[in-house]
Amino acid sequence: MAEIKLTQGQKELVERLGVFYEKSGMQPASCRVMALLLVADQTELTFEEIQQSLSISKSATSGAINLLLTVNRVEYITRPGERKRYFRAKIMNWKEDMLKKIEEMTAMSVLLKEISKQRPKSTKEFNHTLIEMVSFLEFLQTEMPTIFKKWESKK
Amino acid sequence: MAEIKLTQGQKELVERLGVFYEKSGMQPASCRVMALLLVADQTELTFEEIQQSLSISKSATSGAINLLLTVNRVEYITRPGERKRYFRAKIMNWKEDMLKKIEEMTAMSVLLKEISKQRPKSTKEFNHTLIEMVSFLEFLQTEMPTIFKKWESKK
DNA sequence: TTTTTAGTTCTGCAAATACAGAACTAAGTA
DNA sequence: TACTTAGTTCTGTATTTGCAGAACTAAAAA
Repeated sequence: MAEIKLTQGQKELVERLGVFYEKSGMQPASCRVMALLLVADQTELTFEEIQQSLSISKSATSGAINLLLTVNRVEYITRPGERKRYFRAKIMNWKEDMLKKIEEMTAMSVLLKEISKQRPKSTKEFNHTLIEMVSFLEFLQTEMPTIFKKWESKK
Repeated sequence: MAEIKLTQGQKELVERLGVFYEKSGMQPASCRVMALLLVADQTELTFEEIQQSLSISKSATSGAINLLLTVNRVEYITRPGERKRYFRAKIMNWKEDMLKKIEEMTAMSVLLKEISKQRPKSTKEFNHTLIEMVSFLEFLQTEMPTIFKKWESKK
């Protein structure tokens, strides 16, 4: 039987980080799983370990994990001769994740551009502000590699 | 009677931008209002104009607007001798908004730091990645003014 | 003083969400 | 062959949300 023991402090961290993740709109159970995978001493947990340490049902566990798998926040490995999967947070590729987030913001800038195109010329300042936002978002995206480089060199 | 006429194209833009905003977890009606205030020819709309052009109830309109006011995405002005308020998107301060978003991300980095502190030393790579994320988020926050400056100079 | 305007607030309901529990499945084990 | 393991899938239900509709309020207008 699986037995992951969390200290009181760890349990609190799971809840706090879980609540933080919830703000992004993800379902509570997935948020808890994500948090657990960062907080637990072991970085690779089985289905059962996740289920029992969060005290949630199998269906909730299954749903939560699969959601995280499809949005690419979690991955799993297997071990030779074992059928069960070991789930872990996909944090190694946090840089790509961040780039993707920036790209999502730039997706909005496409919409903003469309909007500014169809606006009447009379609302000059407003239109200008829109265009500035678009410009900055596009700049930010192209600038990200440089920002990463600068950070690396400063470490 | 208020009469804001939206073209078909504008209506579609309101929906598309509205859906985009919904991804952030905000309630649909607020997202439509936000989108409308960017798309409509007039940049300042009254309660009634918002209500009728989105075809939503007064209570939904009230709730949506007040939410946007409290999260500082919308503001209103009044005109001498008029009681009604004219609502408009608060886009002039998009820079501060962006800084605030970065700060929210850094709020997470506080949690991540706590987590990395309580982790066992044995999961070395994992811990290191966590610390790197924290480090980058903090760097990004301090770097934002520089990034803005670079963008301005490039325009 | 009644009426209009510009909203707010209070039910109540319909739809969506999130999860538990139980039945099920597919692969490996005894 | 039956049994265990590691999940998945299918109800059902409790909770949350999102909004309509109606009643209400406070200021101004008639």
